[in-house]
Amino acid sequence: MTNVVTRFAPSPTGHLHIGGARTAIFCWLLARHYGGRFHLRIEDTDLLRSKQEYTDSILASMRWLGLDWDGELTYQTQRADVYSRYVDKLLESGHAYWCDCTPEEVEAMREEARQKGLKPRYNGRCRSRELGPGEGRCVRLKTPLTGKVVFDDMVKGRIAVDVAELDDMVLRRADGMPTYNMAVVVDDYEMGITHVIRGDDHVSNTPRQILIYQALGLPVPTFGHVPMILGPDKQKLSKRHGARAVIEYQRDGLLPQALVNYLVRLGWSHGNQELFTREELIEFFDGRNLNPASAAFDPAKLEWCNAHFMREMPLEELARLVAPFVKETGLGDLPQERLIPLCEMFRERANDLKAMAEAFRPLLVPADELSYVEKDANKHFTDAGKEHLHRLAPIFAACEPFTSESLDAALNAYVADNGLKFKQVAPPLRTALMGFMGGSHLKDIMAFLGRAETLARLQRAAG
RNA sequence: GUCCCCAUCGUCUAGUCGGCCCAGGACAACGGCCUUUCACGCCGUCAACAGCGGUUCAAAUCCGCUUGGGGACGCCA
Repeated sequence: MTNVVTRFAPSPTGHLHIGGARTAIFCWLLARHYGGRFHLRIEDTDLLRSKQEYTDSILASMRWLGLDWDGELTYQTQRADVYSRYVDKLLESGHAYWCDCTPEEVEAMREEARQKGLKPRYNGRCRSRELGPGEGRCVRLKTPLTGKVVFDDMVKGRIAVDVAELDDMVLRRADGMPTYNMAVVVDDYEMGITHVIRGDDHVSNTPRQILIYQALGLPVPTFGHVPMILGPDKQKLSKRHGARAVIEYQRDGLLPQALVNYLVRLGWSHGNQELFTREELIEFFDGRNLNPASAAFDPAKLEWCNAHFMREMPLEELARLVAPFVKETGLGDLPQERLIPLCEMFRERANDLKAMAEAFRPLLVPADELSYVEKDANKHFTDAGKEHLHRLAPIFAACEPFTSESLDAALNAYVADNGLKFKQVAPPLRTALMGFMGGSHLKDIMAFLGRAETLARLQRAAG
């Protein structure tokens, strides 16, 4: 395959959702794999529901996911005259006709068909009336009376539909605007699109669009219909399932490469490989091995995937990414040199940036504001426990320099010299430092805290 | 109602055009090891070819039917 050109064509009536994001990723990957082009087209012909803020949001999400597009953005509303020209061509060639049936009349026809148990459709009343242009008139396609429309879908294989199932669809509305199917065909043709990858819900539109391509005498692109993403309960994804827009995952502290990796594996596979670098994705994604069955979204696996990338990424980068979350958590602005050791201590203990930032809290509040988990405090701040803290304080105070290594040595010496077991000393110390039985290595915690904070915590806990 | 599509462990999936699959990997769950906590890591356990008929020496893989899902039937996209 050479000269692959794909496009992602969202309509700006909402934020970019994970379903759309996955479609975009597939389109982007296919283009990048074959060294082709990937275009972005804003399908904003629904004037009532389209909003600029949604376009902005979608673009922001695309950038965040790292899906760069080629060339300029296309807005359908700016191309009304282009679509009209193509409709006129169809009128001239006899492939389309004017219709003055009102929407109410058409609805009556459909209702009548429904009553008879037939497929609801326009009955072709104006098909041979030879009407000309006029107020309130739309233009319809003169659908062939017999035959089948057949196409080979990249994911579903051969699909065949009898034209008898299709009615004479509207190409240009009474207000002069093109309908979706008309605009899509014209745009895809003019943009040179070779592969149309889109959601499953468009399969039934495909035969209609192919009919338009044929009437126009244009080459038909290759189609690939990816199944929709279901909720964890196998039901249609909805607000009930929590976060669905990629912007929400971004706000929750997910890494874009994790979301991309997870989404791409939902419906596509490369043997048993689960984790991919972006380069591998581009190398392996050739448009094959797409699963025709719909997949359920599994938040747990997404988390696992995210945790993986957090552990793999350079600390400096992780520190930079977590900074805004630390600030948002109310822990203030921290310099990189403070953030890096924190990330090193907690990256393996958090599944996302937000949770990691929250895990920093015990180490960032002053000793007297540290909150204790009651259960742990009661259990470990015993007389014996406090005694250890009392005796440890001067030992740590004497550590010079106050580093992870010297603290570790001092703590080990204390345990050994007194014939103790680590289990006797570590729990009260940990609870004094963290407020609960969790966190990273004691030596690292103390080194990060510094001498004054460490001693203040021991003193407070020892009473 | 009509048309189209789909169907392997709880979930994502491998299974390249029938045999090497009494079905493999990953997430989750559970158990263990490691360990000063929590994690990470490692080891292990549980667990699926929707059902029924064909075709064939041989079927998760091919065909048909049934059942169960989903989608579409707009002068929305």
